[in-house]
Amino acid sequence: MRPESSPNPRKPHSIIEEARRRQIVDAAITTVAKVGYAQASLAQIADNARISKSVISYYFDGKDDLLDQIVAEIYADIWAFIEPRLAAESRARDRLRVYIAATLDYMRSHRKRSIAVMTIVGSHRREDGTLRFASLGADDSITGELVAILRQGQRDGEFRDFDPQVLATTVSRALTGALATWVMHPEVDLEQYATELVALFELATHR
Amino acid sequence: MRPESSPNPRKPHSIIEEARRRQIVDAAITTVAKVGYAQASLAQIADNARISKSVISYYFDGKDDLLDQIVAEIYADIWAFIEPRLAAESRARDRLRVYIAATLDYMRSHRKRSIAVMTIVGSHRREDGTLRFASLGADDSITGELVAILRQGQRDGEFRDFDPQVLATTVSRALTGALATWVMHPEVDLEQYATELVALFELATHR
Amino acid sequence: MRPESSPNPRKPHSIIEEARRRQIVDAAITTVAKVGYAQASLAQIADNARISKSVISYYFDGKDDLLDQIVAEIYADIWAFIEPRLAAESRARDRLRVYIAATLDYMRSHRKRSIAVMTIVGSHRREDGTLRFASLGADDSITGELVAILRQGQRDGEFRDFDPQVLATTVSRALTGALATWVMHPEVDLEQYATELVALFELATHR
Amino acid sequence: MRPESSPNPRKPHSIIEEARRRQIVDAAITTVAKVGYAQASLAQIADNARISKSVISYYFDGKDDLLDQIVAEIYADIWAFIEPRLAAESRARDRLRVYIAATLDYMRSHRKRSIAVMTIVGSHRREDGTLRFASLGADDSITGELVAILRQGQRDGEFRDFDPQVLATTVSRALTGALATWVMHPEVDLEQYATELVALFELATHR
DNA sequence: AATGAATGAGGTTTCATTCAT
DNA sequence: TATGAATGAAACCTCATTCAT
Repeated sequence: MRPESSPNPRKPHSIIEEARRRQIVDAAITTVAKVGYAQASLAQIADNARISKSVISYYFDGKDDLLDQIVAEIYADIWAFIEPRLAAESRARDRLRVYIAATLDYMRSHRKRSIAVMTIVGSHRREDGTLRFASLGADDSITGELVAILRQGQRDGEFRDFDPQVLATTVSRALTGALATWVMHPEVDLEQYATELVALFELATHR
Repeated sequence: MRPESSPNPRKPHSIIEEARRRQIVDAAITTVAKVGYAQASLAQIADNARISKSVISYYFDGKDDLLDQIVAEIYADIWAFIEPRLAAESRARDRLRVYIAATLDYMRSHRKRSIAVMTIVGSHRREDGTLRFASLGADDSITGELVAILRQGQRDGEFRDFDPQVLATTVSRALTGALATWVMHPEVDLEQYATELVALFELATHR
Repeated sequence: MRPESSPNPRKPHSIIEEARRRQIVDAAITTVAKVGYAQASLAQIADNARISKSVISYYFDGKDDLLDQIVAEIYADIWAFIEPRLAAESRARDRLRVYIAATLDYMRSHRKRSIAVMTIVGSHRREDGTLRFASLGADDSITGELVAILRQGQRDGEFRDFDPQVLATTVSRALTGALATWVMHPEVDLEQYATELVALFELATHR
Repeated sequence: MRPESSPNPRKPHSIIEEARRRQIVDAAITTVAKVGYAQASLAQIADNARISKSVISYYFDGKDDLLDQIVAEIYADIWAFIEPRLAAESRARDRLRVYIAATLDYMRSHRKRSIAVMTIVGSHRREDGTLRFASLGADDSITGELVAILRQGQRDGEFRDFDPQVLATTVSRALTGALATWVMHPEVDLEQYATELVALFELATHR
């Protein structure tokens, strides 16, 4: 009985288990993206997945665990998408450009996941009321890479002198702002949006 | 800002009524700022206000109405704070600088209200699942002014050619990003943060 | 809103509230006496009281609180029944006799309450698994009085030398044993049972 | 002690089967002794036994069957412990003394089993709400022997005239009272407790 | 011989809202 | 003007049990 014996079940044992987890996670992503965090109940998620509510409790330690794992999964997914493209560039300016473009590219090709992770991260809280995640562009691992890029640019003399944390936060927020805009106005062209943001932050950073 | 189709027949604008509304609104702001949107129940709000739950239903048309009015009130509050400072400047570049600095100044001096409005706006949804507010920096009235400033700057030849909507959204998101950073790291100096953002967006906009 | 504002609501405010509490407590006593501790759900209790489940949560802090209050109430009830009869006697031997007889008298005239308190006390546990009450005849207040009686008898030279705690526990258990016997064999004559127990413990204690 | 109408066709008495049953029974005893009857779920028992929940259903006809068999097994165990010591005595007075001392001796050397059987017997109920077992010292087989001892003592003129059922119940309850006391106060010396009880009941019974 | 998978019923509790007073 | 009282729905979670493999 895997899900109960281990508090943090990593390596899945069976194919069917992995399929079910996928199914539940996908349904949860769909639900959160559609109705938001507060309205995304286990009942709705189970309905979307066409399974019984208790199956979710069987595969996950509870709602919190499910949402935590979704965030972890999507973060990993985003990183797997961005990292190779980032690795192809060496100069900070190029890496910043790729970071922005690749993130928006990911959002464009993974709409629901992007909305879901933004929604959960912005609302999921611990019992003491504090946010569970470093609310979108401050301390999370991906933004950490952004800070590294900015520092590199300053070290190499490509970038002017600014506070890397502030700029990283601003870039991250700009990206989720693009997503939010796109959600409300689906006709917006995210590629063009990327071009605008790249220009904006090149001007804002270059020496 | 009373809802037009209110079923409760009550005399508007009595002094005692205004006091009660204030009390409720303040308690709701405190609660939302402390525990977040999803956990801010009417029971908690009533507890914080030391009144009975049903008083809220008496003065507001329901939870949605209460939150709507809170957002409207805080938006008006922010605008009343920013507008006169904005009016003192004529050049677009100065107006943008003042917009950024004044907003962060407001946040610094109205911490709870700022957190509350950011929280509500980011989570409050209609019954169909769509966000009730134009999620922070897209279509709301205050950001509308920002767009106007940017357009003016382009018209006057002060600003380079960019998409004013994209830039307005980015500025707005940068400001809420500052707030979020401050919430997580109270030691952050918001005045310095303002200086950083002003420099950033001057470089990003100037011709 | 009393039940929510105060964690331990003592003095009831309104007549109707007291009536509802009575109704709920009585229904809970009936339910526990009939189906036992483990099967006594809030749904069943609410059904018995012909009210909605949520009314129970309105008047009590939860199931644990309800059961705690029931035990406290019945203990107080028993004590109010026994104490005046005890006060009429001065010699330890007489007080012990009255203690036994009065307790069985109470059980006989308050069957359901007696069964309920015995059932709850024997099963109600804290979250750490330990029993909430000093399981019937060890440390509770009423048994404390019994210990006092036994000590007095030894001090006065009426009673032989024995461990008062052991004897008090044995008397208490004998009394709940009578109740359990009566539950299973309703034809048993509790008055005669009392006579037997009085004789037994007089022989067991006298010098 | 297999239920006669078992739906699962399985070969009785294989070595591996016995081992599994032991494992399950022991885990159930441990669980019940630790968390009580109401909280002892099959999931917890299976966890304690480090097996899958469904194994329990494979070896037992359900939770009720498991608990029934546990009680039967422990009763048999107790009897096997007491009976030879009882057989070494012929006079009723000695047999009563041995009965008390041996039972407490068993409890002392089989703490968990004793707690478990006391717990189950005091809570396990049929679907109609009635207790499954003659709650601790009334009609069960072991107490039956106690009644026989008491009757013998009266027949032989060793004991005074009393109701043997009442006295047997009282002795049995006194013994579980000792166990309950020991559970709450592990520092209590059960041998001394036995001495106290032996003295008590010798005085209570002798002519 | 064994179990992973799944379920539906039922557990307690919280929710926003209504209504009589 | 105010609220105590009540409710039904829905929240998350645990339960014992079944079944195909």
